Amino acid sequence: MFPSRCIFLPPAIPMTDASSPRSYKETVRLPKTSFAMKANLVQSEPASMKRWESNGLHEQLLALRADATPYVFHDGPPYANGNIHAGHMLNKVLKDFVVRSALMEGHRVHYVPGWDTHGLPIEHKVMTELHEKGKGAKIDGLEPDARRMAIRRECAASAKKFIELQSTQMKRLLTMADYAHPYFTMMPEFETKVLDVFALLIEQGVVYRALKPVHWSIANKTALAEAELEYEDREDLSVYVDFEAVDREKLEVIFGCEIDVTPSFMIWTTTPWTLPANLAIAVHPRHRYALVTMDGSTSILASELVDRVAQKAAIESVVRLAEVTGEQLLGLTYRHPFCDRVGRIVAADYVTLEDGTGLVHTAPGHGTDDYKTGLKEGLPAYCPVREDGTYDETVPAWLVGKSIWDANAEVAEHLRASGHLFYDHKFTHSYPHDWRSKTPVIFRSTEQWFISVDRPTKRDNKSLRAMAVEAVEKDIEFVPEWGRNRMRGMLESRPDWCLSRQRAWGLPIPAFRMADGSIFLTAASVRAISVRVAEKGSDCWFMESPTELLSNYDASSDPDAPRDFDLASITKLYDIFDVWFEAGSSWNAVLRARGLGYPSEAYLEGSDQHRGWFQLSLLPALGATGQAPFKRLVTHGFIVDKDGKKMSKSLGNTIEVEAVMKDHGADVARWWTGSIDFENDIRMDMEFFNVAGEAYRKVRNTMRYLLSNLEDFDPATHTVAPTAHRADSLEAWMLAELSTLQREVRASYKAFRFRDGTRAIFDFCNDTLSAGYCVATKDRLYCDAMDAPRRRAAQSAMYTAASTLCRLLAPILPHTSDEAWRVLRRDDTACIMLEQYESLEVVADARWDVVWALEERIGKALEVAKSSGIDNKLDAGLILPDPTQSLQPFLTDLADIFGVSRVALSAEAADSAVLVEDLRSQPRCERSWRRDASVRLRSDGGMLSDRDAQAIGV
RNA sequence: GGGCUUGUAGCUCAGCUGGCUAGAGCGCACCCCUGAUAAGGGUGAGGUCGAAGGUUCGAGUCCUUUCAGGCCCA
Repeated sequence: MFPSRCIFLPPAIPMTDASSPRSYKETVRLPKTSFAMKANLVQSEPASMKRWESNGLHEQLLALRADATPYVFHDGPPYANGNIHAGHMLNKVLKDFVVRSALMEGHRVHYVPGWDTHGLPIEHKVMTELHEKGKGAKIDGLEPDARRMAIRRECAASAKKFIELQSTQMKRLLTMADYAHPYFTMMPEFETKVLDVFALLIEQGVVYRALKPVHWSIANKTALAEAELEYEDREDLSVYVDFEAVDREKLEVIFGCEIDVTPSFMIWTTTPWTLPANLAIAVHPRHRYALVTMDGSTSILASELVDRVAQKAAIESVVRLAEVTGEQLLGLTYRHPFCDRVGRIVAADYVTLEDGTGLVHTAPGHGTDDYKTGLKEGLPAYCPVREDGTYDETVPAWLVGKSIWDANAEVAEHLRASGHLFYDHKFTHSYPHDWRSKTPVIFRSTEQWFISVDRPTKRDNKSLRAMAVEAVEKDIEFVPEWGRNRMRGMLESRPDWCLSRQRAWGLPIPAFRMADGSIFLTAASVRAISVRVAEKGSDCWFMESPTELLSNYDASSDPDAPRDFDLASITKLYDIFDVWFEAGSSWNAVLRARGLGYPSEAYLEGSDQHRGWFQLSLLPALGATGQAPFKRLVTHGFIVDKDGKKMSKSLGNTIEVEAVMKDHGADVARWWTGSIDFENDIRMDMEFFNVAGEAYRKVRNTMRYLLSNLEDFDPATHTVAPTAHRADSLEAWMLAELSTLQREVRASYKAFRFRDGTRAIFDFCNDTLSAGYCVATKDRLYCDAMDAPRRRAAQSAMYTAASTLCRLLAPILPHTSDEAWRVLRRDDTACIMLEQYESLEVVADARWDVVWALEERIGKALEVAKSSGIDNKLDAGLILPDPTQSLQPFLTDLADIFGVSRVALSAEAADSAVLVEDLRSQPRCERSWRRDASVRLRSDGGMLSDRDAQAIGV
């Protein structure tokens, strides 16, 4: 395919008769450097950390860039619990790429690391530990405020401990941040700024209080979170109840048949005690419902379930009269079997045909699904159950004051007596229990604080939802782009934000109850408390009286103050904020409070944060300021194992960050991070770090080779400026490639395409330098006279390459780039992070393309020549076709470029073959090992080429 | 069950709006060098583009279904 053939040249000069081959090794300038081949990162990285710290690198940078354009970047707070895991590593390293590349661009970057410190996981763990240590009873015996404070002290200590631990682990990843001044959500200066956001939202009119069902422990009279539930088997009464329809005529029309008796809607429930709160019956609009007469009674239930229900109740005669879809039943009404009230048939897509009747008893005050349906249908979260588990006075007299557990049987009996009970039986199912008291939990609606996403704000007269969707559509950039769709979908369907939690470990919602039972909370009162919290921390809520807490509050100047406000008669409420509200206010508590700039260029987190931190920062920020807190959202996927399965402790497929640091070091882990496609799931395996380690070694060795050829190079006196090389020189070619590299890498970093950056750097090191420029210039660097112009030119270019590479590598490999930089500058106090990218624009002769296009053909020709014994390329010469004379300008470099002893050009258009000359019979220079035409016996008795003879002065 | 998303050589990834005999690097095999040497150079073998249908002159690229994953909900 590629014509090539060998030409054998006869010996031009008789072989030397020198008695023994001489060694010129001592006269050859072989590479030498203190930059070790073996990185030994595990030992040397901690030394770098120590050096940076003792030099105050972070402070130096802030001072140095005091007037530079800031790059505002904000850290999302990880939860202060446990060791950091692979996901943290990914996240923190990616963020560090952003921080360091912005620094290398010359920006001022004041990046503050943060931690999320409040919330249930810590409280839960602390409580478990206290109980294990036997201190639980003692704490439970304290007065409420004292009890809460005791728990809070423990929680704060725990959070503090894990912040220290994680901070150390994150530093070990060589991440740069203001670790001396981090933010924690439990800091007074943070808490006060969260309350300020809350006050702004109150002013905008989006904060409200309403009923919502929560898991409720009757034994402890408290709300419980999912994490505080334990599921155990429990025996309950399962009942099938007939709810009599109101309008028989309408049913006749819908079903298209005559009906003798008024039919009933048959529901099924395992919690008969919730029937007094029934306000609706839900059907699935697409399911089929049948009108059936079973042993004389006529009911409506899902068509598919008729037989199963009939079988259960041992019905003998089943007559199906007609069938319709759920859709057709919507809006029909029924009479509650024992409360004086009429209910409605509504739609819900969670209705299934797995159990029951396909008609779902709906009590918005006693279930999450029911509640949502209630919201949609405009039904109240009616809850006739008091906190001690007894009915209040709104239920029929025979139930008032009764325990709901006793009511189960009584309700069933009552229904049986009135003829509404179609069938009942006992059955066992898994049921949530309070983890502490081991008693069954109920759903009970309680008053909670909400942020409305649909009420218009006063400032913009737009809902938070509308503003958020608009921001997502128009203002915010997404990396990757599909995040936009995902987040818009989530915003469009999200419910109001329930802000309150009934726990001790958190920031109190500073609301009070007045003597008449109404709630006192105004923007001004929140601000007054905020001032107090700034001074004393949120602990003051539990330690001070309302009078003390409101010492900065003046009702007479608060337009929202209630009439007849009486400070002396109010009492504190004890809800705390959802921790997401605190984290979601960090743009105010950190960026704005510390004057770091607003908004952030980017928030960069896992894609779970589209619902989490991103959304819950966006909503408060839009409400409070009208502006999104970030210009773009960058998300990464989740770490999965090598088979693509999620990592979990129970599966035993997790990878410890500590093990990665111990086996490979941070720079290798960072190279790996820089080389993955972080936008989707990220497979991780210890084996993959070996691969990253190989790439790292290649880059390191290339750097080492550059450094090792600069031993006798003094940049101050020897430098040839990058643009001063002839365009057809090897230097111009390499530096032009380097210019392109720098442009590409900087663009990649800016666009968060770190993989493209690391790949370009790798390819440059591997192809352009290692296999290209370094091989080509080897001979002149080793064998030319020390001060030969072309040798100094090559060193100049290598110096530029080394120094540019150090800068480009700095964001990815902070330790290695710094190590190389100090060797390059021969200055142990130098630091690459104090440098910036420098512009480099070198343009090379366009005909270089013609030269390199020959490479493959030549390689193949030389490979063919091997079969005739020319194993060593220096035993070969080349005759290259050059009909267009494009190669002519490069002739002096061609032998070096292709690694042969000599190259001649053939202008004959007819012969386009690459010819390989067999030079084995030609004399070989004993110093350069090349079979150069000028080789002859010299005065020192050695066979040398002209160049080599000159170089050693013989 | 719903929303978003992924599936191309052993591994990590390119393949834009359909036209390629499907590319790169690593790894692997073989060879060279032994003056980058626990380094460096060269050559080569690896793929039914998750699967099945369909649209089209033509599909890794478009459509449908399906399998296996991931995140967030239910």
